[in-house]
Amino acid sequence: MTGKTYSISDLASEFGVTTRTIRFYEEKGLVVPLRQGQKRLYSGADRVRIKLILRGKRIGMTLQECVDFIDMYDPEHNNAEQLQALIEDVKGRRERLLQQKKDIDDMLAGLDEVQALCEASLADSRGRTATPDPRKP
Amino acid sequence: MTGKTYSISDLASEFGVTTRTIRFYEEKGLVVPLRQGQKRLYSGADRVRIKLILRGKRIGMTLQECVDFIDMYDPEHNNAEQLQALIEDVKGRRERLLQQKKDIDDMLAGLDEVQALCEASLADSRGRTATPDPRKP
DNA sequence: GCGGCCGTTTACGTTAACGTAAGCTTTGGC
DNA sequence: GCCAAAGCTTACGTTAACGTAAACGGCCGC
Repeated sequence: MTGKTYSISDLASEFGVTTRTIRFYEEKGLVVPLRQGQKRLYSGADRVRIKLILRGKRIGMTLQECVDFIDMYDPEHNNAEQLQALIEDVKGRRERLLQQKKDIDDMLAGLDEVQALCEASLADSRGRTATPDPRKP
Repeated sequence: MTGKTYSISDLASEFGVTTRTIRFYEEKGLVVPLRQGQKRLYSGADRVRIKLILRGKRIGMTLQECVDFIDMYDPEHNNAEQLQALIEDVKGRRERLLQQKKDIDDMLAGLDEVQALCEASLADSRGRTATPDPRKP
C-alpha cells in the first residue's frame, strides 16, 4: 500500500507553520517530498520528519542540529570507529538535554514562586478592600 | 557592605562567552553595570541576571523572552488587573515549559534507543571477528 | 468563462545575536 | 619609561530562519 499522503497546506496547518517554512526546509534539504506534476506530495515519513524538526526547534536546536539528530537513527554507521563516534555524540547530546531539563525545572520553580506571590497579593488586596476577613472577631 | 564585584572578563570566562556578548546585552538594556571611570563593574545581581539570561538561551528563548521572564520577579505589578494578567502569563509559560520538557524526554528516549543499537552492533561485530562467543558449545 | 483558491518559482527583505576589525585609553609589571 | 594585556567605542559584516512580494499555472464551482 502507498500510505497516506499530505499536501503542503495540510502539513502547514497541522503544525501551525506557513507553507513558506516547509518549502524553506526543502531548500535546505531537510525534507524531499515527492511530486505529482508540479505539486509537492508528502508521505507519512516526511510528515514525521517535519514533526521531529519542529520538536527540535522548540527546545532551541538549529535546523542543522535537528537533522543531525534525526539522521542518527538511520544506520550509515558501518564500522566500529563510526559507531564509537556516534556513541560519544549521543553522550554529549544527552548531557545537554539533561542540562536543559534542569534549566526548565528551575524555571518552573520560579513560575510557582511568582504565581504564589501574585495570588497572595491578590488575596491581600481583596481582603483589604472588598470582603472583610470572616475570621475576625 | 558593597558585595563582590566582577570585571567583564571575569564574567565572560566564568560563563564561557565573549566580552562582546556581555557588552551586547548591555546595548540591549539587559544589564546595566556600574562604571568605575570607564570600566564596567558588575555586581552580584548583574552576574545573576546574566546567568539567568544564558539559562533562558539554553532552552531556546530569545533575549527578550529572557528579560520578560526575569522581570516577572520584580513587582511592578500594582493593581489586580496586572496581577491577573501576570498569572495568565505564568500559565502560558508553564505550558510551554512542560511541552519542552516532554520534548526533551522523548529525545532522551531516542538517544537511549540509538545507543542500544550502537552497542548491539559493536558487540555483534566484535563477536564475529575477534572474540568467539564463550557460550558456544 | 471567470473569479477564487491552491500551488509553484524567483528574488529581495528582515530580525536576532552576535563576530570582527580598527583605533584609542588605561594599567600593572619589569 | 615602556610594552603588553585588558578595556573602551564605533561601525560594518555575518548567519539562520524565515517573511513578503511579484508573477504565473491549474482547477472548480457557478
